[in-house]
Amino acid sequence: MKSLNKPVTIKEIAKTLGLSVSTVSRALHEHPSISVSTRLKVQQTARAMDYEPDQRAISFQKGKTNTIGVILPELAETFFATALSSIEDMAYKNNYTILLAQSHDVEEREKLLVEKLKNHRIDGLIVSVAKTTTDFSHFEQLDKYGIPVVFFDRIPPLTAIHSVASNILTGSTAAVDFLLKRGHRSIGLINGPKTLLASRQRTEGYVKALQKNRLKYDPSLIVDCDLTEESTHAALQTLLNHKRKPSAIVTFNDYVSAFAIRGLHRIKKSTAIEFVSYANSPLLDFLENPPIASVEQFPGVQGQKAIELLLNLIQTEHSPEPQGYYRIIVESELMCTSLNKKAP
Amino acid sequence: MKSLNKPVTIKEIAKTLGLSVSTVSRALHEHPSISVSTRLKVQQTARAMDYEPDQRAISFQKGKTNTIGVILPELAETFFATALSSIEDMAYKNNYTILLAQSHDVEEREKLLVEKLKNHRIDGLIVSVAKTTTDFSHFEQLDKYGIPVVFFDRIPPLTAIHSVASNILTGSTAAVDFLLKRGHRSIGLINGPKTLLASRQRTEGYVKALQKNRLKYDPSLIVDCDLTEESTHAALQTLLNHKRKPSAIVTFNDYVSAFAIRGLHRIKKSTAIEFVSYANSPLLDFLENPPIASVEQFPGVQGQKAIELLLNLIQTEHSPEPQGYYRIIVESELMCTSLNKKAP
DNA sequence: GAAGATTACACAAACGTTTGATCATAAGAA
DNA sequence: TTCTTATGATCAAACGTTTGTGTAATCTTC
Repeated sequence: MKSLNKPVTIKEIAKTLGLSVSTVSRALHEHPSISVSTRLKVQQTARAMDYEPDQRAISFQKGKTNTIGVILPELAETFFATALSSIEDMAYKNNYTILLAQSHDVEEREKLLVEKLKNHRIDGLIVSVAKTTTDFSHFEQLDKYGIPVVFFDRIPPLTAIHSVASNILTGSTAAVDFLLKRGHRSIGLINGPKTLLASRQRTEGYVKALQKNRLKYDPSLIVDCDLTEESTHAALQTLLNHKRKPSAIVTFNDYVSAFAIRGLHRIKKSTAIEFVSYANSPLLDFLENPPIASVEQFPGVQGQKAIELLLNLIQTEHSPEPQGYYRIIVESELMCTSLNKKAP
Repeated sequence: MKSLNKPVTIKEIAKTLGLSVSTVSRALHEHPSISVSTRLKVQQTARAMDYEPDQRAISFQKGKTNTIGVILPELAETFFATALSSIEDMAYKNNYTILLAQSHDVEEREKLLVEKLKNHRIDGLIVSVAKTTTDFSHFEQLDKYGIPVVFFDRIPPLTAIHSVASNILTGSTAAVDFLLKRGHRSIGLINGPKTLLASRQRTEGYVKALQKNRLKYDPSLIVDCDLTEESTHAALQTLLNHKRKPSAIVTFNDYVSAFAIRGLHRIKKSTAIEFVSYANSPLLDFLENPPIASVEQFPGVQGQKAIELLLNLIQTEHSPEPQGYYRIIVESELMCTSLNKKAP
């Protein structure tokens, strides 16, 4: 028979000591209007009785939960896992706990998760939106409740939001620049879904690099994929059949590169195509034929910036003047795989 | 000036409709003693006013938070990230939210996290203990509060606990068996810290396989490391200097294998040593010289079993009879890297 | 030694929700 | 008509904590 000790409350401490609850509460909080002797007595018996404050009651009464929600598309993806790790660290340091949820990139689930977290009265939300999400009203709803939202990495095309993302643009142009300097004249781009800002930014960087080098831009050299292996192979096939078959390909991320390289191998048409990708994941250290460079996006830094911003927003939430919207950019860097240092 | 709409409460709905709060509450819960007309009226205005129940208040009043805590050593590690993903999925399906925390393998932080989660009054806890933890009283404390704990993957050496882990033993013997069949007669083992049950199990399997094959067991062929690259190299060096230099090495996990293989390469003494490791992580697909096999531990399955068990414990928590302790074992399987199928 | 200030505590409301107990009204039975 | 019974709603307590206000008792100060 398990002796199910109900957690001891402030009330019971008060009763045992013959004090009022308010006195006990204040004593535990070192309130000046409580005498030293009673304070010590209270603190001592609280420890003796194994008292642990009920966070529910506290947050309920204070209107603040000290929790922040984090919604990510895929927890198992290294990029997000790394960011999450940073986020948790920062939350821990600031005495916040994180409520975690993953959308698996489906909009409906994302909506429900936002609802659930809202019900839990999180103090703020960090979210990387699902690939498929086109309607963002569920996030805008949070604003009405005074719950600040920081969008992270996958950012919806809205203006009145706070966000943290890496500057893909500089990394993107650097990547294409890099390939042009190596003599490539036909460069493909296997991009992600057009709905993602990240995809559009990659395109933008790609185009900008070509313009800078006074080369003509052929839109048909940009092929979308949905980031799965099959879709990547289809995109690759399209590029291989292109009349100006590219000698180098930029891909949306390292996985897509790995998929494409594997696909190329499988087809045996192992035309020497050079790849450049995004993420610079640890995976690259071990790839047989790694992309020659990858745009490092510093997920850890991004996560940290995101939560720093969020905590800041939470604290200044009730300030009267509108503070405008933060768009924090973490500069990306093109890293050479072989050297694991910044590309020239 | 932001119009900070306080979340609408049941009370305000009652006031607008000229009803009592209890009526509104019951109406929202389809209580039979409320007439259909008022029920519909309430539900309709609730929707119109954008009412969202306050989970804090509910859990506060019901004594149940519908949250479960998850403490993992490193969120960025693929193994844990994968398990976490499964855990979240299962929690989502059962209408639970997870409170996430990572210990970074330091005991003190783990202790504080347990405390914090306890304060949040989680309904249950899934934890993979820190490498350094030797005192487990903070977990035992939870039992007093009636908060069930399921230990996952990294299991403390206690008897009165629930746990989910992979059966390293069969995988371990299979691994060594496999190497013996390939003709190796001196097999090293780069193991993890002795404090981990997982390490002891690997040793046990190693010894058992040798015994089964009537080979003598040389304890000096087992070298510990702390799972860092440096430590792995030191362990490798020890084995290379061994009088019976091993022609094959079993390592604690894929990372250790990768470290060791890289170390071997670096030394240029590229004696052909065959490796077998644990985890079978996606990383292996891309390794230049992968271990020839790896013991798959199915982190996703483990995570799922852990939360299934936990949810079960939560539901039957108040049953009178003691139910004993669950020790769920997920069978591991030795997978051939090249084929990515079960080894013979 | 009385007015005022200070000290040390108690009282009670409030946070949002659920739920057992209660009560009013109208219908049905006698 | 009066007693009983459904029906449909209300009252009030409870969950654990914080905090503004009230209030004795003690201490100043002249």
